[in-house]
Amino acid sequence: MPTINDVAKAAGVSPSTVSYVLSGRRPISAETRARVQAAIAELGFHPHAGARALASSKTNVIALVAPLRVDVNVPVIMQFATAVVTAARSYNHDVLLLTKDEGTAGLERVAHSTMVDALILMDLERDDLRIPALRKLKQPSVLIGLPSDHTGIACVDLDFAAAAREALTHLAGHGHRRIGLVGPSPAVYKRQTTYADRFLTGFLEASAELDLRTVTHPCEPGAEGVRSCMADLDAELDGITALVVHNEEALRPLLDLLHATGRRVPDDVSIVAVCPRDVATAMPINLTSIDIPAHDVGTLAVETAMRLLDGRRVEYTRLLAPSLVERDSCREISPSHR
Amino acid sequence: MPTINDVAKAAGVSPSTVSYVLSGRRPISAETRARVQAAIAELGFHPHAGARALASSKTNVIALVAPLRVDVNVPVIMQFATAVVTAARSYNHDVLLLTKDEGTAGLERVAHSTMVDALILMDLERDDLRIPALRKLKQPSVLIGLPSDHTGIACVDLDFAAAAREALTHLAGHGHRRIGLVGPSPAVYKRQTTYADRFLTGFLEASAELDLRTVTHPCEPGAEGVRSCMADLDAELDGITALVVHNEEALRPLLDLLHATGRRVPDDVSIVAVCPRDVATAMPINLTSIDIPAHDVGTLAVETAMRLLDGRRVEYTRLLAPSLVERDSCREISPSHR
DNA sequence: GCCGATCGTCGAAGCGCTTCGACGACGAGG
DNA sequence: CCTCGTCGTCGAAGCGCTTCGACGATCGGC
Repeated sequence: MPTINDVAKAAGVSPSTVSYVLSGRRPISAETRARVQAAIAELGFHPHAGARALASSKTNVIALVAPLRVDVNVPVIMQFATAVVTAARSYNHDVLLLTKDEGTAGLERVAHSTMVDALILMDLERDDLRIPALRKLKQPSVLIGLPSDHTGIACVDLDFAAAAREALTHLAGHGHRRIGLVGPSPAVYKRQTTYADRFLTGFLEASAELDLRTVTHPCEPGAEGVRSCMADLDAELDGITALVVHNEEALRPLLDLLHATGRRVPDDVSIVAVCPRDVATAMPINLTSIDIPAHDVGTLAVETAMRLLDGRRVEYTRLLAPSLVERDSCREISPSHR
Repeated sequence: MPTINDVAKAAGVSPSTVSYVLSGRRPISAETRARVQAAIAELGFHPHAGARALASSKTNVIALVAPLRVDVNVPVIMQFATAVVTAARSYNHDVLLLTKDEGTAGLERVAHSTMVDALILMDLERDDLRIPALRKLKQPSVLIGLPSDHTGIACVDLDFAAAAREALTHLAGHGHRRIGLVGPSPAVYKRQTTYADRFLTGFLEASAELDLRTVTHPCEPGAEGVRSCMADLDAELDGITALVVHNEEALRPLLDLLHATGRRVPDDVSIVAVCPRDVATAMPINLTSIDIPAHDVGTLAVETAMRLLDGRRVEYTRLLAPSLVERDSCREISPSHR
């Protein structure tokens, strides 16, 4: 492995000049630059990351803390991860992957030992224990999610409250007045993952504003969970003509159940799903859905981290506006239901 | 951030002594060790990763190259990743996540700049262009998969040929003689991802050995793909009483199709699936399946990498024996079909 | 035609750690 | 009792890079 000294000798300059060619931090004449670059190419020189980190106190690595346990949202998590890695690369950074279950210790380990310049965390809980730890780090962090006390820490996410509003507005616009929410599994609420609450709050507020009759229920995964959730919804409000489904897992069994019980979508029941686009379109019927823009959120998280590293201003709470895509699962309420 | 010098002063020893306490490479008296450790704890000292890497030429980081595009096997990939990260941590290593689509350049970048000690790659293709590049690196690599020319590079994977054998043996043991294989999508074959071929080869060999009548067909994702795949299979061999399904995506629509066309599982058709355990048990009927032991494979990959780094001997090709778990989708062939 | 900027380059001083050789102290062996 | 080996510790030399200050050369302005 050639070093910067080898390059310097080959180009007939001093090592610092090579460094300045690489970093562009001082003007270098065109000829010198060309000679240096030729030498670099010829020798196949790559600066040693550790040496660089030591001298410059920058690693060009960011940590991504992901819930890698066989959690619910596997595809969504993958989309976040993909977006983060891709975006990081576009800023010439790499990504160190940590699991959520290393907890606070993991964050401190990589931060204190200066392995990373910044951290991006996903799957935040309402009163996440990691937040106080993050505040003490010298590296900035960006959260994907919106825990309760996040003062001083940048957060990005989909605006789930607005998403709920948009779903209800859409359905109300189609004449629906009795609407059920099939929520995430009780486990998600228990863990206090924040998006569930935000969605629910938005749902209830919009329901009141639009003067709708709504019921909400969490939904256990699996056919049985869906069955009992639907039974509960129907018991609490009859004449339901539309469902908002904020539970990827439930989508498929729910459609099966509706089919089995003779409720046609969208003729008898309209559905708005909240899920990644590809999930919505992988169903037997293309679902009208509000996209979970994992890619955008991941990219934005990285951008925010980069701004923070550059010392530029950032908005500390950035909630992406939801966008509803009409597909085939909603229709004007039929006259017989009015 | 305190440095090793601060610790040394606080403990009244030289920096090298602190280093030896940390690494255990030279004997240190119990009292000194205790003083040093106390100082470390009190100051909250964490060695600077870059400095360490520079001085020792070890990063304690391994690269994981994953296909992060919205590829087929999202859950399987997550399982590999989880296993790799967890196993790496147990050896006090971290994981740098790279995407497959950075290709050869990505590998060379992290290797040449000494960001990692070893590389683990997944989703290898038959004549993978990255392999010659890997051979030139100073860091060892471990492949999850079995490309054609892998001499000198460690490979670990499920023994897909044996898996196919086991599936057929199981079905033959239940009296089935006419069996169809629902294979991966044509895209997988086109990409020459090696497991598809290995499975197919094992399937055909076992079919001959067991004197079975079999047909095989790739299967496009989606309901339509499944329909046409089944149509092809049925057209080429009638009286099929069992299916081997080596295609996660197809599983669900296949069951739907069989249901819709009045072929009951397992009464009319037995099924052996090749997929992760949780996929097999998430279906309407619990499927007899051959597990894809992503966790074991990932862990083994890391272990292999660690052995390589320690200069210990490794088996350069390690194929894990498949294990078939009986569930509810296979039964003795009914007399009417004999 | 002289002065002060600006440009382009160099040298040297670290960044924080590991590791090698050295060295005193001490116990064992002859 | 002297020598040799071992144990425990230290000092110093890097590892490969960045960055600061310095310095000659070049240029424009008056």
